[in-house]
Amino acid sequence: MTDRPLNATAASLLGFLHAGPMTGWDLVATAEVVIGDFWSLTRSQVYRELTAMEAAGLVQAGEVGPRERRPYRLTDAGREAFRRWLEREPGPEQIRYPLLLTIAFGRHLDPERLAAFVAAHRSVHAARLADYETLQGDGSDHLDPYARATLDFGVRYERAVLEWFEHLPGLLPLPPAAGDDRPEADT
Amino acid sequence: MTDRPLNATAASLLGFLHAGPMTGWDLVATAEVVIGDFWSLTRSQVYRELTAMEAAGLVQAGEVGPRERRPYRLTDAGREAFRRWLEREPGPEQIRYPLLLTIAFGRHLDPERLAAFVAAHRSVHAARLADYETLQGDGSDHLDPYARATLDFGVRYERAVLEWFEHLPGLLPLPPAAGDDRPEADT
DNA sequence: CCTTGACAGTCCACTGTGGCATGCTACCGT
DNA sequence: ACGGTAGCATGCCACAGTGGACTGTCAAGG
Repeated sequence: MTDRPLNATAASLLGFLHAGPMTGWDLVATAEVVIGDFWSLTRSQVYRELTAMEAAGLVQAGEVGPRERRPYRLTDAGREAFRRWLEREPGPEQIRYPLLLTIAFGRHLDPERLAAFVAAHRSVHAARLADYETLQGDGSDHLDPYARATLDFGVRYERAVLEWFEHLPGLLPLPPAAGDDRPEADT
Repeated sequence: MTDRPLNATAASLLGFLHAGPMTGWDLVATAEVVIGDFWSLTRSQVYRELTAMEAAGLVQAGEVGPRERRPYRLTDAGREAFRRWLEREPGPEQIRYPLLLTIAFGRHLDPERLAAFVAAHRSVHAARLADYETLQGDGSDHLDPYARATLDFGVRYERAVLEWFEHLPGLLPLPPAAGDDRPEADT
């Protein structure tokens, strides 16, 4: 009823439903894979949006299947709403990086501890970059150009972050030079 | 009472209060300048957190001044809580970039429109980079090393994004080659 | 037959956002 | 001197988004 514009999360769900009816669970899984690297969503929200969108007539729930699976399919109104959303100016990007907060307040923190945090995060980013680059190498062909473009963003982002990590020791009051040049991963 | 761990926003406020008593308004302004590029907060939330933290004994409200100004000052408990927060492993970073969503669903969108969105965002990032680099050039000296480190992150991030924008035309089904090769900045 | 584990959805408390409303007061022009 | 207005300062609300706990379902295997 209320024709307030969609939010980006709901719109994405409609986008995925173009490929055919899916359940909330499927949508979460799909979203994680396809847009998870630059758009976060949670189960709770997905189910909530689906309920709301059904009430608004943008999707239609089908018969409940085996495991309480409730598939939703796109309606014409939903297709319409998706198009309208897609044509609106996308909002500004948001970064929230807790590590940068910790660094910003680094004056109050033991340098060794800070160094440990930094090392941990660096290895996370290194792993992600490796992932992305594998994807780019392997099967970049079977991706559509749009997916390749967002993947490229990821690669460049991770590379930049890693370079920053490399330069950090020159910028920050260092750990008192312990067994530091061993980038070991202890888990 | 409830000694649940602080959230990052509340903790940041405590961090800023180390410099002396401040009002909610001041805290918002400070936060915007100091951590605004990688941590967002809103007035509403700041006031809510302050109220909650006062109830928890982490800050103490002073006399109400001229314009209903209500300065808060750090208590010992607050200082303690801040330290404990700062020593906890900072969480993973979050990026939410609506433009990437639009691109990911670009198949459903008119290429010209997509190109327009891209151009608009590119100029935003260009402007931010210019800002950061001015800051780095000018007065990088009067910044503490920690601020310089976070600024460096910003610079590298924006540079990476801009490079990505440069490469996009090679990845995406292009706009039908309108007056495109003029990277004009209209403002 | 019963446990285990992946699947599927729900609920709740909290965090975070943006806009509206409301007063206050310093300053400005007349 | 005085009325307007711009910016200061806080509060409130509805909604978006998060993460964890919880319930239930089915399939496979010991």
